[in-house]
Amino acid sequence: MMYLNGRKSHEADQIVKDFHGFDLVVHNCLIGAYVKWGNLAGARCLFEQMPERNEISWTALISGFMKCGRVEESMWYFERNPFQNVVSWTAVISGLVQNGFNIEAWKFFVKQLEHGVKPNDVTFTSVIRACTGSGEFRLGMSVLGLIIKEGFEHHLSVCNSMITLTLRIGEINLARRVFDQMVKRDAVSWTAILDMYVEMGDLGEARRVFDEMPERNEISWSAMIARYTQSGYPEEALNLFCQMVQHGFNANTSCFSSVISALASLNAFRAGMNIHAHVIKIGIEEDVFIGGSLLSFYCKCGKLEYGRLMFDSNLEKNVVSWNSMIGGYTLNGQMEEAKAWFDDMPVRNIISWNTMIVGYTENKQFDKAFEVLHEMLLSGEVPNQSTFSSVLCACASIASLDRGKNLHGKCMKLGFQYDIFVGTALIDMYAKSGDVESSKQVFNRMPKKNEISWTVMIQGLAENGFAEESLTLFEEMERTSPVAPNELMLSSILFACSHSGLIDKGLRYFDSMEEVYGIKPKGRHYTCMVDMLSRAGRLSEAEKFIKSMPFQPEINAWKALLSGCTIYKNEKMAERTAKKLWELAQKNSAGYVLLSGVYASAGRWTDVRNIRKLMRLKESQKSRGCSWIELKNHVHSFYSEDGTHSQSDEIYEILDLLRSEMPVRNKVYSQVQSF
DNA sequence: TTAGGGTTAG
Repeated sequence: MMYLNGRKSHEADQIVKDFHGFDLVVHNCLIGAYVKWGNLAGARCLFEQMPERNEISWTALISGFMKCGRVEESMWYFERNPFQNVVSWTAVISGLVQNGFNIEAWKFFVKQLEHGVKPNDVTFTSVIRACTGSGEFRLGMSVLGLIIKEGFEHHLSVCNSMITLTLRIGEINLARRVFDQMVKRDAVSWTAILDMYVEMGDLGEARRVFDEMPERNEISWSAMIARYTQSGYPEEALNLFCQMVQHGFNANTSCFSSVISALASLNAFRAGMNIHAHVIKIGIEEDVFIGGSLLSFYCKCGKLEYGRLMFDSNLEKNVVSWNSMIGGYTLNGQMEEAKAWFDDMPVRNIISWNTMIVGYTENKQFDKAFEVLHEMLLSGEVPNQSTFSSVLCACASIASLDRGKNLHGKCMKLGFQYDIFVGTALIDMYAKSGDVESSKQVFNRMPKKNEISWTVMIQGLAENGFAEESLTLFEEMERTSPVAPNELMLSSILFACSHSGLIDKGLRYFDSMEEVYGIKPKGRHYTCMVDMLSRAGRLSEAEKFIKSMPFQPEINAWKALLSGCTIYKNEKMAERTAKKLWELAQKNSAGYVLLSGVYASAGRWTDVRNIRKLMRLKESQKSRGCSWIELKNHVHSFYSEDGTHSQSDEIYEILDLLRSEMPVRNKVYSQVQSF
């Protein structure tokens, strides 16, 4: 065998000729070498020519065909194999598993038992993997009895595969028990247990396991790097990658895939290009995972033309590469292009559908998101948690309560209502649609809550006028959960204080933001404070506050102050503030809209008209107002300029009719008319 | 001659 190492396949042909009639051991070695080179024709040819064969020759050929995905030929040789020993049975079982035929592997195992061939540790390892891969956990557990009966419960690889199986079922304690009772552990056992902590959501503990592993290999490093990437810690993943290289380990394809994916989330275009150059240099660019990660990397960095080049290259096109391209177009707001790709796809999976739904939602084309869901249901594809959380987000954005309730029903049917993402999306949808009671119900029934669930509920209460309740919930969170307050939560808290007149409490929260919670106040927090002080009539403090800000205040902060001035009739300050707003309005079209709103609420209709004229002159109508109504599952939008609705004429006809029927026209109505 | 842990898309 050593003689063959480093040689090419055609050299082996020469060796066969030179050593014709050489003994069995050399022939068997040559079959193994041909398989390694992927030259199955050579392996078969030699096998057929061999004057004598033993069990090793047969098994080498059987597993060779399996390794190249040629399952039927492998089985053909197995059936003709006169030496059907445990090794050749096991070779077929593991070959079937490798080729994704898990159920067939299980059936083959049962056949083996019927033939009276006793399984060994490798057989058990392979068969447990078959159960894990097919999700047949009960079958897997049923093998456990046999494992103990045959005395393999302490075998390293059997235990390792048992840990993986029990983790997939969610039997974390059982996995830990298997690990603890192991007589010997290796890098595989430690890597499997590392995954257990990831499964429990404790990445810190997983890292500790990694650091304390007595034995590490490239796969353990890859596992930890991959977990950091998947859990949203790309910087940590890259740090660990650097350490891995420093420790003298060579990164393999899976490790590079994770690293490229981490760079994609950081939008690190140049670093990614460097890695791309490196993978070309070491010859793994065309690996399906590497190619797929690079394609997705370019799309996420907004370099769609590079992504397209990768797609059109020799890379094997699969559903993942199609999904990456679609994702790239949606990220860049090119929804028509994304839809065209989606329609052209040869095979779609749930992720393809979800990508389109998320794309439409992110690009504010909510109706289209619902259309895709409808089409998805018609196609027979079953939505998952991710689908629901995206569509519910679309419902929340347009406050579509009916549709949201309908989706809630569907979630319950499918058993998703307790999922953390679906639950959080439901809380948000109900809160944004004004149904706080339902929002609270969903929140209270959620078995697990994360930072986002708490944030959404606290915000929902604050924004719907339940300020006190919002503050109580925030305090409850601080007392009972490990979740730390975040930026968004604190702005909701300040908003709640402002709307319930709890000025001093609000000031205390604001002061403790940086000290206690380590969060630097942003523009929105300052705006809340100005609003709070202005509402309470503490106008000088509000003005002082706005002037003491370390950065440019938000336009809304000035608006809040002006509104306070109007309520408490401080004309001098109102003039100063209006002047400031006017200055800002010159630079920003949003300023015009705000100022016209302020004048309208003060009844200064001439000023409003002047500003509108100015807006038209500057063509700054991008931020025009919009309102909508939902009727029979369809959302009708109306913009501040007429004629945007397909049935405008009919609607205005009815409106005129109603006007003529109205008995009393109040002052505001006349003003609107004159305006 | 057979095995176990890690890899791209939402």
